Amino acid sequence: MKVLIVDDEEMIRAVLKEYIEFEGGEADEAQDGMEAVKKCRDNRYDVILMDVMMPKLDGFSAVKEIRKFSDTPVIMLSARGEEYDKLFGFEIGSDDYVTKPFSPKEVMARIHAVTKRAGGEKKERDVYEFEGLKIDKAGRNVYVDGERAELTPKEYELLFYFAENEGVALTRERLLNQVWGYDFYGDDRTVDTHVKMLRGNLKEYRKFIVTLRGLGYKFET
Amino acid sequence: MKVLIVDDEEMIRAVLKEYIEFEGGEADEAQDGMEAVKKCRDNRYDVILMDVMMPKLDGFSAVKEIRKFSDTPVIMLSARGEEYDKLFGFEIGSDDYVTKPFSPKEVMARIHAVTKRAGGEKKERDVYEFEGLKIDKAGRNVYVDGERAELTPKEYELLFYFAENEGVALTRERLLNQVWGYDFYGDDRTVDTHVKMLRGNLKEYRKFIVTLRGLGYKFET
DNA sequence: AACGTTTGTTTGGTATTTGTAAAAAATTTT
DNA sequence: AAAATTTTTTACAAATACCAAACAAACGTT
Repeated sequence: MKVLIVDDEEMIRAVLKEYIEFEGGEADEAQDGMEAVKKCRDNRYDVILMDVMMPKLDGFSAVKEIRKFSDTPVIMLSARGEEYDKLFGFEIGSDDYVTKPFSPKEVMARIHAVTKRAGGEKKERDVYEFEGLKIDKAGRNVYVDGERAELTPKEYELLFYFAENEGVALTRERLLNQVWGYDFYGDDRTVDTHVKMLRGNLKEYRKFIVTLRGLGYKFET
Repeated sequence: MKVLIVDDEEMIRAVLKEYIEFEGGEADEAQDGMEAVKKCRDNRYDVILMDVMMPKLDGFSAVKEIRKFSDTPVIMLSARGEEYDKLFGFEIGSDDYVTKPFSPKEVMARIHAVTKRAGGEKKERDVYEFEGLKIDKAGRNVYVDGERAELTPKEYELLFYFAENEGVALTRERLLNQVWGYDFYGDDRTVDTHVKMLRGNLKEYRKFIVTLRGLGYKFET
């Protein structure tokens, strides 16, 4: 389960992250609405925890923005008082809300409720399977026709990101940002080198990684 | 099992409560000594977790008061330093103590120790067996081909956490958070050292602890 | 077909990561 | 208080991964 925590207070983020990871989930953080929207464009989350009061872009506006392209469940974190009223009066497109101060346990309960409600039929999607290519994210395993593929860290992460964004055209820039990290200031072509190695390791399933000339790559089955 | 948590910091109460309830226990909270004494008059607890420094009525005084009418086991939560000495020198009527900052795991271990000593509660023991490696979590025993392995506390906890998360890729960060506790601010590589020692003690079963380059470790059979 | 542009591939130096041992620090036991 | 144990940090070697540069091949446009 992947959760995006959006709050400007580091302490709150840290505590929530701790709880989520304790239950085996994965937590990503954003300091403000702007960052949240950006992260939502580039990643798939199961649920978003969104603070209301934040610099740059407040929680309400961020949700509105995210709703333009995603229906990921959102739980608002709001202080009691002024924002509290808005939560009732506004059509903000959030799925639930928790008022501060909250207990982490309460938040976890809401997360479970929302993800169950939204996911409905789906079970934990931890393993991707594309024909004879099996990608086990939690266990960090990749199998090609039942045989374990030995990938380097970058190759793993690259493949995971591809799998998570099946069918989406990805520019080299975006891949560098998401897989290498925002602080990578190297050559674009580094992606090509890793794609080459990855293709080699995927054997026949190299076909899934399609080159988009002038753009980048796409993982397609 | 019913536990009363007495501490003025909500964060601490929340974390402990979460852990207790995770293990199927029941947790009640009090913000200060006064409230704790009152709750003890009205309820029966299996164990009390009592902070030392609190407004209204400090931990020592509260225990003294409670001892007038109850012999419920008490575990003191104290900051390192001044109170630490008192814990040794004073006859305070507490059964155990933990110094802050503590790992929730540590506190849970104390709770189990104290309740076992006091009441002889039902014991649920979970035993993992991987080939010739037997891990008795409740009994804190590890057997390598029938022979008991002498592990240090950290090695035990690390192995338990590995066993509980069989097949899951664990980052050093996550291991530090979950095994060492949320307040460990040391070096990542500390994990490596303990893994090395643990591997040595597991003899042939060192093979279960797989290194995931660029990530961390994984326990896999 | 020729040209410029983009991508595939190979390579080697550089940087990063891990295993290990030993020292240092902290903690517990005696 | 000393000794023993445990934990953490440090240092270094070895293994491994990364990245950029260079060249080849493919592509698309004219």
